[in-house]
Amino acid sequence: MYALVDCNSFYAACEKLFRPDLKHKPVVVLSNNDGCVVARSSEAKALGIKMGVPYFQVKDYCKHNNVAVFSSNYALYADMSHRVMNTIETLCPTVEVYSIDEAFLYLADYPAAMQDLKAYAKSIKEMIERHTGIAVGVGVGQTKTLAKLANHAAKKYPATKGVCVLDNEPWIRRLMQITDIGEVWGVGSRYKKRLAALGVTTVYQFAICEPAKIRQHFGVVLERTCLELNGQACIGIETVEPKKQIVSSRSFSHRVTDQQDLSEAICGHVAKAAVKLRRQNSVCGFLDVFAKNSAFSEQEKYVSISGQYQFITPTADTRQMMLAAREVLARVYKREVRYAKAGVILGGICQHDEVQLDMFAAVDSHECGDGSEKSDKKEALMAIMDELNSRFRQDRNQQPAVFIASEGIKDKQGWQMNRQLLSPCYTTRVTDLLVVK
DNA sequence: TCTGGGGTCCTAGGACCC
DNA sequence: TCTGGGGTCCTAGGACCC
Repeated sequence: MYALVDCNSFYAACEKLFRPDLKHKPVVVLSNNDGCVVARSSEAKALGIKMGVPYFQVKDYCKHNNVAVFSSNYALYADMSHRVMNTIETLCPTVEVYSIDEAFLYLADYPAAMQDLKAYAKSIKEMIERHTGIAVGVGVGQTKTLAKLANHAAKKYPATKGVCVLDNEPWIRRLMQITDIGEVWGVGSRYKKRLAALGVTTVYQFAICEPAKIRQHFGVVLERTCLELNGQACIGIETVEPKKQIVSSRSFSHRVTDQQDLSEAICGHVAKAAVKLRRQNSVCGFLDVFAKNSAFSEQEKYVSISGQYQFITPTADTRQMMLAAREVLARVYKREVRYAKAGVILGGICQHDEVQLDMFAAVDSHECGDGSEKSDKKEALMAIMDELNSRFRQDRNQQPAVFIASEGIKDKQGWQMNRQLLSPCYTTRVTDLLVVK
C-alpha cells in the first residue's frame, strides 16, 4: 500500500499563508520572468484562469477580477516544502519526496498505518495542516499509480474531504469509470490522443486492456502503468541518487545579441550548475552550452546554437568549466540572433572518487588556466568558495559573495530575470520577517 | 549463386513527470 | 512586447566489435 500526499495549489498556498487578507481571494503565481501562470488558488481556478497560460494574455483579466499576482519566490516555497516533508517524515518510516509539493509513503510494512488506513490518512492531513498551515490531499492505493488516482479523487470530490482510500473493488471500478484517462500518472497528452483513437477514453477502459497489447503499441512504460492500475506494483519507492545530468538555464528579460552579454549569462549558469555538481560530490565529463531565440515568434526564424566541450579528466572546477563554456560559445556564437534564452547542461557525471585519470597527462590536467596547480588545491579553493557563498547568502540581486569575474556584475545586466511581483522571503530572511502590529 | 550471428555502445528523439 | 525550468526513462538506428 502506498499513500500520496500532495499540497493543494502549493505556491499559491505559500503566498496566502503570510497574507491573511488574501484568504478567500484569487491568487496566482507566475513562472520565472513573470512568464506563465504556474499556480492558482481555488478561487483563481474558479475564475477560469488556466494552468500554463502566458501572463500577458490574462493580465487585464486578473486586474479586472482583483486577482493577487506573484512572481515565483523559490526561497519561500522551498522552505515551506521542507517543513511539510519534515512533518511527513515523522509520520511514516519510508518516505519518497517526489517533488516540491508531493511525497509517496510506503505503508505495507508499517502496521500503525495498515490497521486503519482511513484514520491514518486523515491524521496525516490534519497533522500537516496544523504544523504548517498548508492544506493537502491524501490518496491511498495498492500501487503508486493507484495512490495518485486516489489523490486526484481526494482533490476533485469535496465529499472525500481531501482523503481517499482505494480499498474495495467496486469503488475502484466506479472511480475509474468516471475518470478521464488523461488524469492517470504516466499518460500525457500524446498517449491520451493515441488511446482516444483506439476508443480508450476512461481509466477503466484502459485498465481492462491486455497489458501485452499495450506494450506492443506503446512500449513497456505504459504497460507498467496498466499493470499498476490493476494492483500489480511495478514502481517502488525510489531513493535519492546523484543527478546524471545538471541543467541551469533561463530566459532573458529582454533579448540579448552581444556575445559578451551572452558569455556572462552562460558563465553565471556554469557557476550555478557547478555548485550543484559539487554538492553531490560529483564531477562532469562534458559540458553543453546552448542559446536560442524565441520559438514563438512569427517574424523571425527559430535559431538555436549549441556545442559541447569534453573534459579529458572530469572536473567540478568552476574556472575550468567557465573556460570551456566560453570556448564553446566563441565557436558556435552567431551574430544577429536575438537570443531569448541560454544555459548549460552538465553530463557524463560520476562521483568524484571514481574519476578516470588521463594516462598521458604530464602532472595535473593542463586544462585549468594555471597548469602548476594541484588538484587538491583546486578542490580546496572550490570548497572555500561554496562555504563563503552559503554563509553569506546572496541578496535580491542574485550576486554571490565570491564569484568569477566572467559572470559579470549582476546589477549591471539589463537582461536579468524579471520578478516585479516578488513577495518577501518571510521564513528565510530576517529583514523580511512578518511584523504583527 | 551463395554473403552470419551475436553483441555493445552511443546518440537523437520522443514520451513522461513536477 | 510579453510564452518557465529541471529532470528521467525508453527506443531505434548506426557504428563498431569478434
